[in-house]
Amino acid sequence: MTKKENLIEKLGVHIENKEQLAPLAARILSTLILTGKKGVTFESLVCELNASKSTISTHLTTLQAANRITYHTKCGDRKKYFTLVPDVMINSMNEMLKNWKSERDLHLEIMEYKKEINAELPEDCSEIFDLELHKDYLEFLAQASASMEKIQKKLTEKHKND
Amino acid sequence: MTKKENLIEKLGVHIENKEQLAPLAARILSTLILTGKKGVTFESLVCELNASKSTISTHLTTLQAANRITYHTKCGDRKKYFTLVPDVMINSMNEMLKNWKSERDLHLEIMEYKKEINAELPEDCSEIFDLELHKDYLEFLAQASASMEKIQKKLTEKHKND
DNA sequence: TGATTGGTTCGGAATATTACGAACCAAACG
DNA sequence: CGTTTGGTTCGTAATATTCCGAACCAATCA
Repeated sequence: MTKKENLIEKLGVHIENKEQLAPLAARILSTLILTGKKGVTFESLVCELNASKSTISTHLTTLQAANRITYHTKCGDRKKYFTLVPDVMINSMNEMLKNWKSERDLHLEIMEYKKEINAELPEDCSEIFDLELHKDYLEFLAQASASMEKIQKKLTEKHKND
Repeated sequence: MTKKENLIEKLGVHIENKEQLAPLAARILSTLILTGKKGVTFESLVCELNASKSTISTHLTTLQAANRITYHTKCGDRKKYFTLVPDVMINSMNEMLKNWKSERDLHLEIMEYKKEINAELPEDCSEIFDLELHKDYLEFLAQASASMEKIQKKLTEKHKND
């Protein structure tokens, strides 16, 4: 196994878990990440990943539909050269932010519920809910979101200049 | 559907996705979260979640094995009262930190690889890898980890005082 | 025009996941 | 002792995921 193949596998496993993708879909992304702007053709994916044409084809279309990859062509060449969409990083950050937002809403809702229950209970009841954890976690979410937004802003600025 | 049942489902779906657990395992955790210190019995889980005894049993044992839940008993009562392990939040934060650390290592490895490739290429080659994204993401990971560690420390302090 | 290239579509096969029911067991009860 | 309570184990059904091969198609080449 070459160094590249090795990294493709390693990164592939990571993507597979983090993004909940099928193994081969993750390997495709992994390959594109490690190949860069020149792009990868359908054929070489079939070869390098030891997969069938049909599998590669379907995964490529779903990845395109999910707005994760695109392709460019070269004149006098019928092949498609697949690459990551230029703003993958920004997109994935948006995903994370969205998740954190909904996680925050959930925590707030749970806190509301727990407060209602607590109100029914005597002050010193052992069953009373502790809300501190939620508060701390909300604080963390706020901080993490802030630092992510900061970096995201930096990236979008840079992007405009291209 | 009561307010609680509603929240159990909502939180259940969230946990299911975030923690990659079976639907029923997630519902169990969700129920424990929304019930608190008094704990939930085997029986009530079977009833409330409309599941079979066997399913509840196996999920309870795997959740215990994964160190996510425990139980206490009452004297003169054969039932087990299941609750979350007291430091769920800290544990889950540890998980996140661990993931971020390995993500960082992966990015570093990828950057190394890309640098090597870049070194072989002419200065102005269009195929040259852009490493800025990785750097920015690494910075984000560092910041997020820092703010998580801060909160974690706060929590462990508080925990000691109990 | 026939063959090759680059790719898509569809109907499974292989496998993994999830939950279930029936049979079972051990402790406590009467 | 027999029965109830509280729970575990095991085989398996139902379903979902993932990939494959064969057949197909449209564009280009010879």
